[in-house]
Amino acid sequence: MIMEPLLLDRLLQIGDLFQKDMSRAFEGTPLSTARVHLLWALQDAGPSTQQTLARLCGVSPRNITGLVDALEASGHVRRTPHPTDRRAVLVELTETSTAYMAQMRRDHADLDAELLGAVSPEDREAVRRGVAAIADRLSALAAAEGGPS
Amino acid sequence: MIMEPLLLDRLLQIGDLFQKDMSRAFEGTPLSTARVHLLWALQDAGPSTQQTLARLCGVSPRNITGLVDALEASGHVRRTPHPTDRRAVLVELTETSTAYMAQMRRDHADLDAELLGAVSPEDREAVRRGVAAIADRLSALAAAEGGPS
DNA sequence: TATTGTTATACTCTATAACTATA
DNA sequence: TATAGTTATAGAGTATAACAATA
Repeated sequence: MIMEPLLLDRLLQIGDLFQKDMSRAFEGTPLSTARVHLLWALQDAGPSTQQTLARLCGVSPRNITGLVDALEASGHVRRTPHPTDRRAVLVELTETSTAYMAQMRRDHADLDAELLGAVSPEDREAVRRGVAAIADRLSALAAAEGGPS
Repeated sequence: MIMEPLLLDRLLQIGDLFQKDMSRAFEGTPLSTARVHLLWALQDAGPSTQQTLARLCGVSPRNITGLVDALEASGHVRRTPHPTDRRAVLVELTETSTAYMAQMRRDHADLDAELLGAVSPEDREAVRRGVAAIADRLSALAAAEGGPS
């Protein structure tokens, strides 16, 4: 009797594959998943203080200092003075990485289409609904156990 | 006009939530996702050499040395001499962590049921099929680009 | 007094390369 | 000569705590 993998196992596998894929895509570049996560947050939020980025990325402010240092050195972001608060800096994407992130967004959409294409047409809406429901449930479980951070 | 999140975004979100959930579950213990990954491999494969574990976990042999060192110190695994090859060691679960992993397997199944419960009954089979198809497609893409490692 | 970012320190995960003992 | 595991070294990501400048 063959054990079919659980739905959970498949979801974990998908998570692993995404991670490996990203690591592979960034090797030989100054980027990494953590750094791209920060760039992605900047693309969504626009110029932000490091405190804000720490919240958006879910890491410590100290960690943001290191990530921004690296991204500044590689020319992906720029630190500019905050217009009204002289303690703070605003971090923003450079022109180069604005274009880079726009391309990444397109690739992202392409991959979405590719994955959806792997699902038979009559299952697609159910998969959309189901995966969204699972994400919401998991999110609720995390909030319940971990406290509403 | 509201932008609905892509299926891909939902899957990425699920991956993140799993990671945060595990990190939270292991904080304050000597365990971590990398260490539990190794324990999980041992539960599936039985006593194994470190070379084998390196392949199963997808990390370098050197890395396994460190993980096994930590897990041995915390009493989760044991190094025993290989019966026929005096260069090699066999790593095996201790009694304590055999029980611990059995419990984790039950929790795993419970979570699977919980997540499936979040999906409406008429969507469940489609979601199972669809997620499996996505995992397979992603796996094929990784193999095509990354070379058949 | 509280907040922003940095310096100081430390731990985990990861890798490659050189070395030892065995095959 | 090739393989199993370790020592040596290095770098990224993460954290907390103490400190400076500013609010």
